[in-house]
Amino acid sequence: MDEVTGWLFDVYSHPERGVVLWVIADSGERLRLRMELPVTIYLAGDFKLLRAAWIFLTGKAELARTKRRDLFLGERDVMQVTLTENNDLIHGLQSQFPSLDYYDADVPITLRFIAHTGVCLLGRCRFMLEREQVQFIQALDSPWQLSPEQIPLRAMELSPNSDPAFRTPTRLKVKTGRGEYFINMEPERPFLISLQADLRHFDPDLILTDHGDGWLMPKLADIEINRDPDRATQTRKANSYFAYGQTIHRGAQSHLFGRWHIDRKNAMMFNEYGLEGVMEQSRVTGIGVQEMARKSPGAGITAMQMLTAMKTGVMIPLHKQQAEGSKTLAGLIRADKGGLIYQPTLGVHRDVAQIDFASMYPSIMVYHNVSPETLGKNDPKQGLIPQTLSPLLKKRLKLKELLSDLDERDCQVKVLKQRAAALKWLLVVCFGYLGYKNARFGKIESHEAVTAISRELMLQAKEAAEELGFEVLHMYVDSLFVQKEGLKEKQDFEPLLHAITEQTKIPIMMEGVYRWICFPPCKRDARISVPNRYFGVLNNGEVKYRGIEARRRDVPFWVKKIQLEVLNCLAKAKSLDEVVDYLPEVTEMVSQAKRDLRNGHVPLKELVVAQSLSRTVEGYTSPSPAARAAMQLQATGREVAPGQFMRFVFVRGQERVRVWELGVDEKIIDVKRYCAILDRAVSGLVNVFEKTEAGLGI
DNA sequence: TACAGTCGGGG
DNA sequence: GTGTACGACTGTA
Repeated sequence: MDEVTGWLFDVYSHPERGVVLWVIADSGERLRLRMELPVTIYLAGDFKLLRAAWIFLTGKAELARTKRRDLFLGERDVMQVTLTENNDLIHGLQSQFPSLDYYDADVPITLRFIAHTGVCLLGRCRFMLEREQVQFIQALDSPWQLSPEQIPLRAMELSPNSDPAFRTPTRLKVKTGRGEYFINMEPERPFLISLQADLRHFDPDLILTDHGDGWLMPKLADIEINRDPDRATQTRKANSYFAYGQTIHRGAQSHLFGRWHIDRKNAMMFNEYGLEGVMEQSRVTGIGVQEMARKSPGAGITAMQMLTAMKTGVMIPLHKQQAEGSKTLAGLIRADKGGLIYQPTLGVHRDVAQIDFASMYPSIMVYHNVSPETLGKNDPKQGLIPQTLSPLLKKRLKLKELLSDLDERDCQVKVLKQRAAALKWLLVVCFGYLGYKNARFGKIESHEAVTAISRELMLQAKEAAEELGFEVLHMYVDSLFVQKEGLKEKQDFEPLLHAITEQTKIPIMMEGVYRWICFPPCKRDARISVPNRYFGVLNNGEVKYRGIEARRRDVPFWVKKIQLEVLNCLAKAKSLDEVVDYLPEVTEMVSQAKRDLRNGHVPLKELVVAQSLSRTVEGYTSPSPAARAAMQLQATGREVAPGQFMRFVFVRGQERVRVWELGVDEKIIDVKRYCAILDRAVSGLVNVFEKTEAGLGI
């Protein structure tokens, strides 16, 4: 028997039996291995039906009777079915016996593999081999290790010289650790031959592309792009779905075998936390890197819950797929019970401290043992959700500690930040999943329990602050803004932090002390303020803002840029009283910006507005700017789908908007409209101060 | 004026 | 192969 150590790089199911593993061995070799893996599912329900299913399955799978735990129903008598081949027996079974309860039937193969072997993806392992057949596998890494030995990847980047949706690219940029160069894409045959040669020669583990999913990979169908010679590229169709409060469009996908392909332009969270973040999520969730790059963190946390279930002997119910639409009355009544919101005190204030609960919802779930099955019980046993979250929470905290000890310029900082952000998203989404009707281990009541506890904690924090003589100016879900005459340095607030931690037992953080902060009035009614909208300057000179135009993605860059310049100008004031002295400068900045716009000195790119399509073009009853842009695109024969972003500029005349990629003539820009948007954005910042000057008063 | 459509959060 | 709900705001007619 041979022994090999190395990094586990890829796992997928073999067409006939077991799984295929790819390993980057310590020798540098890329090994393709095979391993047997039992696939077991459980059936429960009506006894007669179970008997019929037994007869149906006899000879096709190994069968046994046993007892297993359902998270909600407890112990159940079940039929254990162990498949002997990777075929779609389960689907046949399901269509034959739809009313039986199926468990563990739709668990991704990588998760089964991990639960069975105890290894982690991208981790170091020791393999005992009989030829290429794995006899035994030993984990040398844990997903909870803080600084695992990095998997030594060979990466190749492929990017076209234009966006293929609008202009046919003529050249492809190839970038590797050894340098970069271009390949001409026409004529096609020499292009393919050349790229094939480069692939063979460099043999990348990772192919990182722009527009690879929908455009490049389909062109490469005739060359060997996969490392596994027995497998062809797997394609998945484009789709639109509703999530995160909006319609999201995901383009077609191309997955490789024995090699990863990630399309940066079609990877949902890639801009958020990059390859390092995706790999971190892959390690802790057990979802392969190619999948993880294209899926939402929700899929990741679901996978983690499944792993916890498999490890603790809880059966995983089939994915509930409930119909969209009609909400129950109970649901509507429940709807308005979210986090605690306390209307901000209108206007400008000096020396305000912002205090945040760190990872509030996940912390509540862990510290208060909130889980769908522990609800209403005083069970000392840790629930499935807290069990899943606890190591995640700890790891993120440790990463952040590590970060705070490092110098900002340290090359590790970027990587650690990406990894911490990736973990944070898993934590954030876990809360949403508790209340999600299609979640496997969700229950709306546990979701409510979390928000109820959070409101209670916030009230406790408020009381603690008031007892110490602080005034609470604003509370929003997990942060509070407090003020006390004479206190202006971070350390002045230490006793308060102490008191709050003492009360709530949940970790809190001092965000900073504002030299001044403004809670601006609502536009409909100047007498009231708006929750979670503010701008101000911290003691260290840093500006901070929420809810204003600069935070919105549907505001042109030019407007956001000037709004921030204005805010930074106001931030030059040493104290609140001096802010008014800077108003003339602001007025001049704005007129200069408008002159630049009229004289054509503003790059057109900075005027582009991006808006997402919430529905199909036919679905619109009133033409929003994005809908007009979509119609323009359709008129040129291009397809548009819900969730896609429309990029356009405002123009004069009937058209109103012009799609950016179709080319924009500077002469037709709607200068008036842009000036109006700018005025709105700036007046939102300065109005409060102007009124003060006129004696209207704060 | 009413209605339809879009966005936010975190770091 | 997918967190939700809701309120502020803008654009349109």
